[in-house]
Amino acid sequence: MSREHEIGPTRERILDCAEALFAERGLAGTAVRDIARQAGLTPASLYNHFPGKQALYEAVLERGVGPLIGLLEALPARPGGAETIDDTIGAIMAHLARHPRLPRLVQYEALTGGAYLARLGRAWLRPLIEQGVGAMKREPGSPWAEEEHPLVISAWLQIVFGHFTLAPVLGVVFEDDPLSPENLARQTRFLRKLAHVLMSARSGPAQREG
Amino acid sequence: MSREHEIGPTRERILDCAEALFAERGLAGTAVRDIARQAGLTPASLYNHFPGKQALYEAVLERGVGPLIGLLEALPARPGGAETIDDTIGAIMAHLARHPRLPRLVQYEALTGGAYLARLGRAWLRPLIEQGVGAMKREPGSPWAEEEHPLVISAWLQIVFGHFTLAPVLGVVFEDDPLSPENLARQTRFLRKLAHVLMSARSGPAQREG
Amino acid sequence: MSREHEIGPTRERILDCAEALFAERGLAGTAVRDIARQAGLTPASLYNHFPGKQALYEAVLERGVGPLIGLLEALPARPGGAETIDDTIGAIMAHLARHPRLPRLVQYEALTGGAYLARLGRAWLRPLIEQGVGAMKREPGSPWAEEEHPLVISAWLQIVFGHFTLAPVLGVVFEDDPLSPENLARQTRFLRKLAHVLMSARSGPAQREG
Amino acid sequence: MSREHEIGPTRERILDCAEALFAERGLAGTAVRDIARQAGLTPASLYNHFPGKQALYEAVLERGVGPLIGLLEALPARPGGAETIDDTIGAIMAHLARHPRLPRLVQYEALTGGAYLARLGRAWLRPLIEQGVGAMKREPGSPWAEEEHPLVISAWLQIVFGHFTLAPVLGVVFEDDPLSPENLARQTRFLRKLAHVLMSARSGPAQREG
DNA sequence: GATGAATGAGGATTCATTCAT
DNA sequence: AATGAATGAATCCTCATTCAT
Repeated sequence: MSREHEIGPTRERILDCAEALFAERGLAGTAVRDIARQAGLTPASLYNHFPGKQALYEAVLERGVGPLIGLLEALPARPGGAETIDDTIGAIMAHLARHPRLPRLVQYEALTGGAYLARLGRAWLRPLIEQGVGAMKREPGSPWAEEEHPLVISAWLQIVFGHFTLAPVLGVVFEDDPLSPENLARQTRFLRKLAHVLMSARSGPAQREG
Repeated sequence: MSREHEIGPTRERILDCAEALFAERGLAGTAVRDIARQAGLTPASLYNHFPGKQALYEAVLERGVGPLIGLLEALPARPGGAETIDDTIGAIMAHLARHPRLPRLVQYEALTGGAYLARLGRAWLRPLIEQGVGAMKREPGSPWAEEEHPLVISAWLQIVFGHFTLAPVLGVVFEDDPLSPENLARQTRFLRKLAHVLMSARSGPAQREG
Repeated sequence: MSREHEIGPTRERILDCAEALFAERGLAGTAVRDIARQAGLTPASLYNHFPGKQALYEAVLERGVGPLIGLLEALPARPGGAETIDDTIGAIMAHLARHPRLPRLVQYEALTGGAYLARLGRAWLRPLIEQGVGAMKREPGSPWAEEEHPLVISAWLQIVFGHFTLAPVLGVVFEDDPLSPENLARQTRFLRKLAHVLMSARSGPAQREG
Repeated sequence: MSREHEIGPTRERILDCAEALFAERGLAGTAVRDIARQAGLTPASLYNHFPGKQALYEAVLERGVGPLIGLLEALPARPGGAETIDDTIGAIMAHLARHPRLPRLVQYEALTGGAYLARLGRAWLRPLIEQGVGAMKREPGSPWAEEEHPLVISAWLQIVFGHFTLAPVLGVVFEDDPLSPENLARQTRFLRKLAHVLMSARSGPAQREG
């Protein structure tokens, strides 16, 4: 929790500190004063850079989520297949490992149902899911019906996100930090294997209705 | 968001309203005054029943999470096998469908890293995961190495929870409420199929390191 | 700070606890709830015995200060002289040693300037001072002019009271409890000697004006 | 009790008003809101200058008591003797006459046993008493044994303080304000004479033990 | 850009007190 | 005589925000 004074231009510094605190405590739990203090400023000064708390919050989300959209757009220009999936998983996890606050921010926003949620869903999550669904279509021999594809992709997303957003509890359970480099690597390997298992299973036995 | 005045004994009424608001807005985002108002009380009166906001919050978690432990303890006395898994999934989803705030409460607490987190992890999540891991051991022909079992169970949890905690964003994406009865039923079916796929897949191709 | 539950009839028990707390923290610093708790009651129950905080406070003062008036009235029926003074000092100090809260109560009331102050001054302090002044008149060879007598008696009062009301600070200074039996005995001896010195001094040198 | 708006810089103004109210009603009896109102501020504004009520209270004590230490330190560089004592008494009384709240603040703190008490005793009262005891040693022909010196000085202090802290009751008794200029002058003269009487008395008659 | 000072609104909590039981 | 529950008013303090400098 060191002061982040004096590193980089002020606006970026504020965004950094705000991101850290919003990810840690959520919008309601974070005081403008704390963001300012951590950025080495007075609250009054902060208002020279952002018109208000809400605007700062949205700027944080925008800045955090944007690159993830870019990342996804850049990837699948290549042909489908196992290697592409592996690469995609690796790229996403690598990005999140470097920005572990991102899933927390998104999860907080999802829970709180803030004003930014709609934009988050439409501009970011929807393309991501559509892309995944598109990739699934190109996989032959999958045990999943086409209408199930969104569920599979959502499930996959929930696992990726949950690993970060549930990390504190899971850390208690396993007495180990899920976000340590080793555990992130293991989770990446696991996600890859999971993708293969999901795609290549022989169709299971008959299911009962629920 | 109607007033819930006059229904049931006061203490329970307070817990109900508090649960609703904490699940909706989190601990920091919820004002004691709002809980009291919704329960048809003055804030001062609320303090005759709970010594403070934090204590009320923990009482809400305790009351909400307790039955889930009970549910899990009651289930697996029966022999393993596909039907048991299906039943377990059905029971959990049915319970969560009736208490859709539960995953939200837990997720908020996990994000915020509150004081109750340790207890939540040790008294509730750990047995749940251990039980799942135990069940996996009894499944023959699983493609998962024993060390991967906790990851599989965690993944499964993340999907179940994520369906509830990400519901608002997913709702935006799919323009449909994930918590509607139909979608909950669909998700339950999906989870059952997922369980079968996960347990009965032929082992996938070799993986690259990440 | 032990509970004083169950000792004696309720009304007296309340007065005891109230006296202790009022003497310790003053009227404003004492919560009715705390008095009730220490008496083993609910605040609501306390109101069956006293109509309110102020009334309870005055009852405490009345009960505490009354006996001191009685004490003083009983004493000086005897002839003046050195032995009477010694006895009076001994009696007062013995009484205050048994009721060390009394000076604190009075001092708090004097500082706060409460409604009871006038009665305290007129019904209790005035007779006490008049009696002292009367006794001084009967002392031959005193170095004090008659108009100075009230000042001498006040001074004497201030010493007696100050020993109790400044005890906490003096305790810090001398690293010793001024209210221990030994120190109370020493103070009593000192007061006696002081009385003799004050009454029998040869008149001092001329004073400058201030 | 007039508003003290607009006089002097804010911080000093707050300290002034706080001193007045704390001296009048004690710490527990004074509302931050009242201090703020008297200083012509919102409570919120007050918190821009002091981090809290307790800190403000301690700042008041510190500011009030500090000069008294300075006063005492400045005085006794001169040779002992009757004139020095007269001057010291005059200086102390003149200072207290100008700051009549000081003894009240100290007395409140002594009664309440607050956190600042230790510092008050050690940094302020102890040097004051030591100085007095030192001065007594230099007085020839005193009737007091060396071990009694602290008691004499304490007694003297108690008289000085008591005159201020008991003023409200004594005022009732004598139907006259003890803090009027005339009465303060008379008390100063009295204290001087008292000092001489205490120092120059021929040793009194034998005392009985108590 | 930065800041000290100010503030209205609201934060949790405590208070003395009441009243039906 | 005791109490659980209720409450209006007040407690200290924090909040996001503004504005003159």
